[in-house]
Amino acid sequence: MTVASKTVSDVIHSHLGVLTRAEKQLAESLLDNYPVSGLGSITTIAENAGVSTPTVVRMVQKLGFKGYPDFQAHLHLEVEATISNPIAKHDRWAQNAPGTHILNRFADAIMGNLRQTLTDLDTATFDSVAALLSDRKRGLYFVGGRITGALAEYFFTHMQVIRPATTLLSSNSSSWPQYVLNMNAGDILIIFDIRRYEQEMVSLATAARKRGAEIVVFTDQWGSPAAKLARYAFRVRIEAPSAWDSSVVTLFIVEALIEAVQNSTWDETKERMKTLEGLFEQTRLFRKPG
Amino acid sequence: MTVASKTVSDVIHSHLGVLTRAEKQLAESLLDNYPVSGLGSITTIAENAGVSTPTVVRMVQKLGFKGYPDFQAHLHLEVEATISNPIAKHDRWAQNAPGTHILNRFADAIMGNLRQTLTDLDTATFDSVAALLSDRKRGLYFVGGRITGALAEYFFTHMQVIRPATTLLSSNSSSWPQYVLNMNAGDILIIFDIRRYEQEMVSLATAARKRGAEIVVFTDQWGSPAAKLARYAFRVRIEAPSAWDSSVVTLFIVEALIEAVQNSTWDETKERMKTLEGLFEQTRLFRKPG
DNA sequence: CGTCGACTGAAAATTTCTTTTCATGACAGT
DNA sequence: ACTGTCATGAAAAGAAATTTTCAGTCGACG
Repeated sequence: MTVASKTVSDVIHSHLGVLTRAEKQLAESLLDNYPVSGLGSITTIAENAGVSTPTVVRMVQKLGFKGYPDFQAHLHLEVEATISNPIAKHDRWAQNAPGTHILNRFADAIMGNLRQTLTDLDTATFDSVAALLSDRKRGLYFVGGRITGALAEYFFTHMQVIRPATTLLSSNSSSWPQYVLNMNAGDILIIFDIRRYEQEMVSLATAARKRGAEIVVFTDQWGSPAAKLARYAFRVRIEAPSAWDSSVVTLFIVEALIEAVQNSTWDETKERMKTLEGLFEQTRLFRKPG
Repeated sequence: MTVASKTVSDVIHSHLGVLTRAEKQLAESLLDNYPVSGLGSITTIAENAGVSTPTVVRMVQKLGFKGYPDFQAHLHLEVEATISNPIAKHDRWAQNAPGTHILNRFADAIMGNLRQTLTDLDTATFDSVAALLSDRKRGLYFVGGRITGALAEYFFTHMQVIRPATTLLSSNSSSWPQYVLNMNAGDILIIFDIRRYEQEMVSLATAARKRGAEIVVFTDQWGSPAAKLARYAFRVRIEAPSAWDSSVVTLFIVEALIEAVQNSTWDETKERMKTLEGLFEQTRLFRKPG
């Protein structure tokens, strides 16, 4: 008996000829709004089709399924296939790498993380944060932990080009008070804090709040304790087939934010970038003769 | 009690704070591959999440549903809404974001980059580099440019935990000669250099080669001039719908390498990580009384 | 008109799912 | 160390769902 690889819909169609009146009626009902109509219990779909539950059992067995649960399991798989996204379909580029190669396992995990993060992520939050970061009246402060420090630096480097008043906090927490001292109400503190959350982040966030700063946190799905103090928090999936967590998706969000901010203030940014180009050029000229 | 008009996913998120450990575990399981994961019976999803069925009941009631069947009915409605909408059918994870939202455009681009990079990438190269970096007799030197400095730092931070003899070169090129002075034959210089290639990288690579160092370059598809001097080069796709290039896929390769190296020397690495834990603990103890 | 065979659903039997109850263990505060 | 609170799952109880049994109905055909 082989039901595999054919959709339930196909199977129903190919059996339409041998179905009895009540069974046809049921089949119609199932194909109408397929496959969602088959999601409920046997009782429900029998009622919807106006037939008895034994009819349902008889039909699905006639179709080659072991019983109603078996039938429904197949349907669930199809729903899953329908819903799950293009990201999952990475078969093509996997050709060069044998299935168990670490690159593939990593790619699988990253795709999953990305999909999951995007599903969970509220675009309104994203847009709000982008707007906040675009506001040049607000100073920006970036801080990261031992691992996430590099992400904070990456974000900072770009924002520094795009707009003025951006500061990267040293990863050494003993110098943080001095930064907090300079914060004004409305300034924004962007915190990167993923698991093995750093205790000091909470203190920093608390101090910054007292100065009237807004807080944006990049954390993982479990949530840094600092996220509780944040106006906005990005919960990013960080799981990887590794002893380490993955920062890939976090970097993805950061890059998207960079683009969003840059885009919303393009005219000003363009001027800044031109000026920057000039400065680089000058530096190069200084050096070359030497 | 009003659950209407909010998705089950929303409801779960808004309750994440008040969920207990087992419930969070369950919530994770449900949100993972949402909403398909919630299609089965209470027994099934409890098993998938690794919790007991009473936990499921308690959680859905905490979320405001009358019981599991009520919860599942809502989920079914959402699946129906998702599937019967042809746009959503195409792109489930984009559901939260209108088609032109920057997050989506970015995700598309990144996926393309990743696929293309993996297609081009020779796994033999990857494995060779991983083996090279795993060799503890070789010193490692990391260097990046203005933008890629953060990637170099990220790579360095991890490798520093995994193995000894790792060095991060300052991004200030004037101090590079001192580092080169310390390089021995067989040492490895890992260079990050993507477009707007930095002139000094070639000089650095040349000098390092003279000292007998091997060179590994992370660059873009067009290739840094330093790549010509390299034993191995990773050509990563960096295109993004942005004025900036994307480092996401580069970070992906870096993370995969970290795992590969860690994996090949796990016994030793484990010891190092334990020791490191101890050191962190001590630091914490030093601080606490203060 | 009668008989046969097949279809159908009511109802019983069975299985599975859902909910409740309760004992255990972890943990915070005293 | 003690105590109370809470989270958790094992197990029992209760509720549905699923399957089976079986009798009634209908149409085909002699």
